[in-house]
Amino acid sequence: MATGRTHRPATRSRGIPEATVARLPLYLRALTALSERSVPTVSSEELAAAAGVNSAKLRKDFSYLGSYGTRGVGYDVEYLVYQISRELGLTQDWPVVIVGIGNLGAALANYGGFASRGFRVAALIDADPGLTGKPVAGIPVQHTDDLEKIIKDDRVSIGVIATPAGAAQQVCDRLVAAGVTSILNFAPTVLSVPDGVDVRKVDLSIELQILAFHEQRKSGEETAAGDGGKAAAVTPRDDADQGPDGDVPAVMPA
Amino acid sequence: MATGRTHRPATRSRGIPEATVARLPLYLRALTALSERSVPTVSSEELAAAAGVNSAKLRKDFSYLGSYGTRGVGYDVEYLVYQISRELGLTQDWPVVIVGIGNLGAALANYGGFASRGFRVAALIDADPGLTGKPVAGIPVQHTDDLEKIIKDDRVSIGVIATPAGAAQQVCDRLVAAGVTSILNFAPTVLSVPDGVDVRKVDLSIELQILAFHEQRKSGEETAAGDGGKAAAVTPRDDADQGPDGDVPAVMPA
DNA sequence: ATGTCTTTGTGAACGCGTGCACAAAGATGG
DNA sequence: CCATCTTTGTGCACGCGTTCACAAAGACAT
Repeated sequence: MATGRTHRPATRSRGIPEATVARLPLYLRALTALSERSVPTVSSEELAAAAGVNSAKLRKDFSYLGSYGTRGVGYDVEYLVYQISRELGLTQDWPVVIVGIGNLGAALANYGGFASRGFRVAALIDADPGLTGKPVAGIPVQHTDDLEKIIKDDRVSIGVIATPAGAAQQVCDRLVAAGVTSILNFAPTVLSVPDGVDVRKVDLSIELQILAFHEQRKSGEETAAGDGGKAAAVTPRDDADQGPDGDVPAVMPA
Repeated sequence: MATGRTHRPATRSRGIPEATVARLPLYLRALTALSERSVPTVSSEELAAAAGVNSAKLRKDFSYLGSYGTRGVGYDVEYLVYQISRELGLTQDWPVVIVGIGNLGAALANYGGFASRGFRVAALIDADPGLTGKPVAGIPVQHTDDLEKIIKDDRVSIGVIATPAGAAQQVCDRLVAAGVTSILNFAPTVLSVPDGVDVRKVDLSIELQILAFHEQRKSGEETAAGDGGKAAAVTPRDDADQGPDGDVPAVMPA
């Protein structure tokens, strides 16, 4: 088995690669859909197609969990649903707090995907006193002053930050100090946290910018007139030493 | 990250690595902040710290764009802001449509991060006739029937899907047929699109599940986790009334 | 039982991304 | 002009993730 002993700090306590973990929820969703249609078994090929991945990758992913398939037949849907759920820790209840109840926070509070997967919105928290007590998604908003008490009383270990960027780090610090060890950050800021605390970031603006990059590539040199002169010289030259135009005066200050 | 079904063999023949592209917006944000504080130059070390990455990685990333730094000094902030913006295609205006104006769609429409980068919300679209004409974020919602016309009239190439999962594929097909070639998908579904169309996926539920996995690791190292009696307390699947996230409206009409 | 057929599980090769470490390039001071 | 100092740009090595290709394992028919 693991002949090479990996005495690496954290991150890989138990063998399952991070990339695999990130795909498990995807498989779980596809399997749940199959389960509802009462499909008893599924092959790696079929499931991979449903999840939008390569079948070899899927099999290798599952191999990290154990040998849950039957050769010549496929995987038992119900059994696999349970195994993945357990591996992801979804067989237990995870109380979650959402901090920052603006448009996004409210959308998150209403998001159905939470409850259906073992996540429970334990509290909604906002700094605006005007919101305090007002119900959002059936849950009364509480004031930031009570943040520490809420975290501790409900033993919340997962926090969602949906505040403006300026408040994010401060909220983060308070969450961590109160005992939260996993944070899902929607604010466009890089959060700094102590070791042992996990942060995942969701940034709408970044996703769009990545799309814009590829979009620009696709549109090639057409460049439907951006801002006239310097507008994206694009330089489709894909040869070795690309100096991407490099000499566009533009904002060259110094 | 799992995008949909869009495999690009490589960005052109001689392109910027995907991992680098994904970090450019991060650098851009840090640089913009420096620019606002009128900082003239910045070293790779400082900028890397601000962006939360390794300085060697940052330098290598920039090296793909060209040699924009000055040895012994660092990078000119303004100049770099422009170069990255241009590389990402942000020097031109990108009209964007948001389909599905529930809580999430409304949050997106109000999101300031769009306008500040070259993205302009060209239209909000929803299938609910009751919403038609109602302004959200100052923009009147239009009905799905007019989707094709809107896309074509405004030459929209980027679409954001914030509908319930059940409607996502259909909306996607219509967007693509009308000319959209980049899609940001918030619905918990794997979209299938023809070649040449980019899909990026943002899935709140998946992010939380990944956090739960690590959380379980952290808290339950000695919790056998074997499928002994303890885990049996939780029935793997019994959400008969509450379907999976796919059936729960990801967004509700505001 | 035996042979055939299907599908899993995985060894191995490959490619990409990351981080180290250092030489080259330019600034700065004498 | 030369020496020294700072910081970039990158060659290189390493590890992770992906993919191929196939042997092993079981189902099923005869």
